[in-house]
Amino acid sequence: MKRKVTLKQIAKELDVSISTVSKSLRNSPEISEDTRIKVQAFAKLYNYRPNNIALSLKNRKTKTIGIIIPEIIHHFFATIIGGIEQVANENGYSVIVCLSNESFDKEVINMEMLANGSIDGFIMSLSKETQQKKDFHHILEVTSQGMPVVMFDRITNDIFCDKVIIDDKAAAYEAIEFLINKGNKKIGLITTIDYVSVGKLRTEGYIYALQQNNIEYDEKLVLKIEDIENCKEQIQQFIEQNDIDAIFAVNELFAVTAIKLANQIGKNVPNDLSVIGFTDGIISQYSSPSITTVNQNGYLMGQKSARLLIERLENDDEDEEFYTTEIIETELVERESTR
Amino acid sequence: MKRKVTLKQIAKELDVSISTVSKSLRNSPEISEDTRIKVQAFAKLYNYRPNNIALSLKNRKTKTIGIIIPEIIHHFFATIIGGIEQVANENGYSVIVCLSNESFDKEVINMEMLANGSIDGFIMSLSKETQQKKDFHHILEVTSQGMPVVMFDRITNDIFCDKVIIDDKAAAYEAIEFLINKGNKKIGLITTIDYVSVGKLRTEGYIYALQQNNIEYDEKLVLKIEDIENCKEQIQQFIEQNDIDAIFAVNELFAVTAIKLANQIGKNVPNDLSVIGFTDGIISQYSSPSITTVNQNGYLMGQKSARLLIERLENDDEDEEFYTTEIIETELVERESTR
DNA sequence: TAGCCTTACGAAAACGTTTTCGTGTTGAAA
DNA sequence: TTTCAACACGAAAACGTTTTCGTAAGGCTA
Repeated sequence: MKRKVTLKQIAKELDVSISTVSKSLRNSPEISEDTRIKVQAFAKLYNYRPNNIALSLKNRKTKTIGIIIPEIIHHFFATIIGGIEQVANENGYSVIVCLSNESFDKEVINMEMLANGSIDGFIMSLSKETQQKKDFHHILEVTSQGMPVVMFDRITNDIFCDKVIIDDKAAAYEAIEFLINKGNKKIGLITTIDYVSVGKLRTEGYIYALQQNNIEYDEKLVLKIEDIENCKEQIQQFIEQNDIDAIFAVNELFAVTAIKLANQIGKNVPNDLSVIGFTDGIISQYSSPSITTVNQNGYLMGQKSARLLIERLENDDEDEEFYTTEIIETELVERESTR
Repeated sequence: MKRKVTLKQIAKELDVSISTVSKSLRNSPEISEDTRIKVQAFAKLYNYRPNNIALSLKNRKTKTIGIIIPEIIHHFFATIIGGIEQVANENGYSVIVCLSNESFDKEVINMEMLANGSIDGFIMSLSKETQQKKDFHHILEVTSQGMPVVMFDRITNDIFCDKVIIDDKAAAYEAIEFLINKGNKKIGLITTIDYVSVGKLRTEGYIYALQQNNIEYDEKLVLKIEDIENCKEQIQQFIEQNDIDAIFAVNELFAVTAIKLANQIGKNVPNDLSVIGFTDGIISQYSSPSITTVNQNGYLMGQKSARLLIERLENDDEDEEFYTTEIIETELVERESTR
């Protein structure tokens, strides 16, 4: 159980000063070749590595990025982390991950915990509860201390910072247009309640697409789901009671559930009912039939977010107070659930 | 852009010493009530929070756990992180996540990066490449420095540390017995190549179950897949060329792929062919038919790992060199892919 | 009044670095 | 022989804490 060796120990062992050791290891020209080689050899032998914490304290930067997301057991967010981690690692950063579990309080606690020196900046996506409460004081506090924040996907316009999103409205519009072009007339929408920003935007896209194609908007064809756990009954009723020929669901889960329930009541997908989902996750790829869906490209989103943050961290001189909002391209992935 | 306030600044502002401020905030009886209240009020006003990095340096502990896993875009590992994070947070720890992407080199680099003071201990699952190379020097180095490591799922017996696993062999055995009891005779196995520890163990369970039930082991009924990306052709051939009535797949992906391909060549699951998978992930739950599978209980596994690690971190006095291996119970979740 | 115990605070070390500046020694130039 | 630059190294500060120890002031007792 040999503890990690420090500069001080090397210095003592070699009977030189700490400064000399430090300088030798960093190849300072101040040090004679003899001493330099001697120190370096010794350091290598004992496998010396500078202590990260000490460096962080001295440099006042940790080379660590804090990520706060609502869930991790969710393909989209897992992909995001993947993208962030890749770029972070490439630039010598680590990532520290906190989950809010969609809870405002946990989001606040986690942010405060990390904001006290543990990280250099945040990448985050708001919890449902935070979006509902519209309380962003914890984020404001962080940014006003000069710590950069990048928000992605579930964002708010109340905070000034860099943002990475997709054009939810346009993506939904595109999906609906696709359905209309395929000859579908009565298109149902399964969405979330309005305070989830992305759900709201996708709903807007749905409505706008109908308008543009002179299809009357019928609010009976819109199902807003609050409790994601018990959505089955609602969706089943929805399918049974409305004579629809297509469904646009704002996430994978609603889509796959709708397909399963449709099958149960004797409606074949895609022949009797076309279904388009949102988020190209595992479910869309592997369910039968596989699901036509809007691909959000989470990996790219994570990468972009990380790049934005790191860029801001590394040149904190200029461009202050000038924030960008990146839009990630989406694409419609056509599979078996539409015809 | 007000920077975070420090003890020193408070001390200066209030014209007392740093020690006095520190003691006041920690309610030391050494300090008079007057000063204590004055300092606390001031600290609250300026929203003082102790700097984590400084604390870490002083206490020589970071209250941070390092997680190293092969992938994150994998329901099982995402669930594990969820479990770890929950227990960690409950105990005042943060988690820092690194992905090896199944690469030995990245695993080594990540471990070295974190081992230099950034974290108090590791929770990890080996990359495929590491298991293949059987090179564990990077882990040995960490443990020999006295830093605790907990390994889960993909472990090795070459390293002495706490471990959390399921009984892969027994779980596979149970699955095969289930199939046999349902009257299946020719049971195929779709597995990975042998160096993946869990794949090997599950294969052993398969063979043992056959033995115990007096069914002859036929190696033609075992398909070992190397390249997970291009497994389709192999699986299709396998199903076509062997007249099997059931399949046991060592992961979800193989299971769902087998079902899809079986359907394509006119075999109905479960009527013509029963399929059991491993890992109760999103795919098993939402594919049609939903898949009977062995549930590994990743969340519990993550929790256990975190508890084990934290326990070791908090009482480093006794029990040294006495490592435990926890076995997490698995359960067969019966769904639509078997009858 | 001398001595002593509280009270209330400050100085300083320690954690492990990096970096600035100061300084003793050497050799060469004048 | 004196002067000065170059060389090679060490001391110390700084990052932000906590904690041990020292000490001045004041009050009390004898």
